[in-house]
Amino acid sequence: MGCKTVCMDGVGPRKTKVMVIGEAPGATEDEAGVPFIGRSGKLVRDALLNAGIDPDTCYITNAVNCRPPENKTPTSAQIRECRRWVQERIKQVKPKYVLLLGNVPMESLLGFTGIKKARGNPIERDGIIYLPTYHPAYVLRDPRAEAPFTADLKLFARIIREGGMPAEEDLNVVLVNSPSKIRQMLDDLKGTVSYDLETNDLYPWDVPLTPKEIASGVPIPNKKQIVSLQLGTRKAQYIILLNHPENPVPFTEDEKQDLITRIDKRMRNCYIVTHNGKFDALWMLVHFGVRWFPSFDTMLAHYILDENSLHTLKVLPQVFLGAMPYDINVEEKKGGGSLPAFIKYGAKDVYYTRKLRFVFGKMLDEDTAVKRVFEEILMPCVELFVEAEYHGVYIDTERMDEVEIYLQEKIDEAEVELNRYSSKVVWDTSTKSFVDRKTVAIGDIGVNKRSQYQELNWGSSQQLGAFLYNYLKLPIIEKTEGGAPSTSESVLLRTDHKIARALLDYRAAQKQLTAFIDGWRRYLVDSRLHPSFKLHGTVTGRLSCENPNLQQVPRDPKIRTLITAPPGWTMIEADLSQIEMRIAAELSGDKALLEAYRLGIDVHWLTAMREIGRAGAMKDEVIATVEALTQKKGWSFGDAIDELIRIGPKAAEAIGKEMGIPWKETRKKAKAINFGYLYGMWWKKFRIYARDNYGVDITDLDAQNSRIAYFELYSDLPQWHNRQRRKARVDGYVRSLTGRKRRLPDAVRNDGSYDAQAAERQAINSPVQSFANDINLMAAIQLRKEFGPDVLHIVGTVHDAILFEVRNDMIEVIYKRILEVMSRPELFDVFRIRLSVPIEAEASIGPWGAGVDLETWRAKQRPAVRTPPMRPAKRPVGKRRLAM
DNA sequence: AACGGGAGCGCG
DNA sequence: AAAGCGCGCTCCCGTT
Repeated sequence: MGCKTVCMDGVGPRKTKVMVIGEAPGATEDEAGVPFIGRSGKLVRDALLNAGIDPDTCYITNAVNCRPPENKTPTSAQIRECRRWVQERIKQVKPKYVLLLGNVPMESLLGFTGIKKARGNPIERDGIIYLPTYHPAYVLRDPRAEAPFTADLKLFARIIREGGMPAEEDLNVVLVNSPSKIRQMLDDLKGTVSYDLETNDLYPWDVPLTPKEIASGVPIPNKKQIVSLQLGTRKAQYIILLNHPENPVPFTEDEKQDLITRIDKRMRNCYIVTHNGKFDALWMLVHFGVRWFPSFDTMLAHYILDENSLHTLKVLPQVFLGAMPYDINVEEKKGGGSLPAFIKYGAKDVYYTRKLRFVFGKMLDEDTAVKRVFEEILMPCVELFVEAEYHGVYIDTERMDEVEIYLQEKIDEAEVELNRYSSKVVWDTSTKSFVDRKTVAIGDIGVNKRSQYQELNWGSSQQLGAFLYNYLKLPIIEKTEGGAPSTSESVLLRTDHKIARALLDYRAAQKQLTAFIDGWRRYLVDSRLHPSFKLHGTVTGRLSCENPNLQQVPRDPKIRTLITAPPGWTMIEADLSQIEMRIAAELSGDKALLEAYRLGIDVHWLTAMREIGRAGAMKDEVIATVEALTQKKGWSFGDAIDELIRIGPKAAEAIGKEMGIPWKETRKKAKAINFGYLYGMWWKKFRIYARDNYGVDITDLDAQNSRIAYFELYSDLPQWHNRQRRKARVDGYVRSLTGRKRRLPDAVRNDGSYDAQAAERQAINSPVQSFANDINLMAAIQLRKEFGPDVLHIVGTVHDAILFEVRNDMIEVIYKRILEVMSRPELFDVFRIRLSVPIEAEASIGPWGAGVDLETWRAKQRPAVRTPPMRPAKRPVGKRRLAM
């Protein structure tokens, strides 16, 4: 077979209880003639040790014992050839427990494949217990396989410890289908109660079909339903089949509502435990109007204890409780399978959720700072975001329709222009190239998706790349990570051909239409979107948002102002001003930054002016602006720069607008420099950034000097960077000011690898980003508490900003309070946070992205009050005129 | 037919 | 040799 070692032997005691069987020798093993010594082998040994199994007591071998050609996965024939040998070894070693690593040993010894389904499920044959799990090489390739892999080894260890197949859990499943069972359940609802829902969709609202969908004949979706409710107590797991199609004795709607009301009364006195309870609480609120908020959520607990790994209930019971896998498929969860399997699954979910609460509770007790974040921020946010999602965000649907038409026209225009360039050719899908249209019969072009010849699809980067660089023969400017010629915006901006402009227009309009207008429609219910916020969505503590993502709405007012408030209410957006820079100032103790903030100087502006001063750029503009603002002549460049720093960006931008000087752009550019250098950007990237965003071609030397100058200006930053890097290397984690941990195992390697360096940069960024987010969340929690839903709704957060819907008569009061709370939330006291840098917030009133500050807003209100109607008003007296 | 990765691009 | 961080959505395309 072309390998060095033929029929490689296993290693370990020739008679032992435990055997581990891998796939086949790799190159390393083949060379040395010993199995399990490469990266995969090491992973297995470490994993065994971690699970409490000494690898030296195991007999370790492979299912195929010669290295297959080119290190390929062994074929069935090769497996068959070696099977006799492996079985021989099993007879000699006489193991009681055999761990099978991947498909190959599973096929060899159990006779079937499909490791994804089979893993974690022990099988007993001829008195031997086989446990299949992933092959370590797969775990090395795909980090998502790590959790199930360690879970399987934990189960393997449990089987060895207990001396046989794992005992069934002490479940006590009660199907609640009679008055006596209901009474039994209600009596038992006390103390710690877990609950969980199975639903037939993730979005709890029925969404009407759009006209487009109706026209295209899509099937009418199922009505959104809660399939079942499960409750877990110390004694039992109660299953309530609210809408399971196989339920032989269904409840009437009245009975359901009545039952939920009775449970609700009991739940008020319980300690409620959930796994991702934000989901279940939202559904209960939408479908039954009850507020079943958790006191303890196991998903969020695991998230705060280990932000890096998966938090799904699929693996946590296996990892922390040595459970066997018990997941069923999605269709079964929606009620499309057998009832007994469904009931068992539902029971285990609440059983294990309740058990995990105690495990994670203990783990949280070991780190009071982390526990405080969990209790004071994460858990309160569950309620806050259930309400935010329930309420939703209001959309100006009339204008949305207009914008849709406008964008479609834009796309059509761009396509007409683009097609002018490509009219002579068609795309040949077999050769991935363009051929002369005349050589192809018209009837052969794009008949269906499978046709060999297709019209050029401008949305395909593969086709576009071939068109630009093979057909038009334009020079390749950059390649993508995957090696294909790039057609990105950055490249197109540097492409010297008229087609580039049309492509950019096409892409921009296409993106806005598909991602935002079309993308929103399927979530639109009574003019509102109900995005889902993930409290566990990022490794830093920020939230993520999806379905749709409110946090990526373009700043383009065309799109952003579609998000607004309904009549009688007004949108207020409030954000923490330059918050990350302020936190960096605080954490680094940088004297220049702290002094700037103490004096109320805008740091992005400061950086901009210093950079201009250093490079000697924009001399005329600087002096002209200062002359105009001070009404004095004869400024030197240096003095003018200092004066401009003192004056600040607001005044400069205003007068710049009149004089045609882009001070606003200048500040924006500096903002990117600040963030870039602050978080470890290198001068090379700065050069690229300057080119792509501002069309400025600076030299390498200039780029290097700008970086040097930056750290001369903020000269305490490098020491802070080094502190963070060292902490990550030594401790394996860094913390934010609220106590959140960012675990960085890659930094511990300290081997200068790309991953290690990336981890060190994360050690700098994480505490900053994380604390900024926590301030924002603290303020949101407090403002929700201070103002009830009769006057204020939080509709979402965007990292350092909060979006509110405020009742019109409360705008002034709430606006002022928002700014106070955001600049110092009361939770600072609980966390004993005292900052030396001032925190400031800004807010704007009106549709998102087009709001104004309070003063401007007031000025707009006056005419409405001062000018009484000529005729007596028909409107009821006392009702104020609507704003906006 | 469903899934997953890559490319590209929207945001803070 | 490599050196901002953190996300989600749409599309295409290859894979199962």
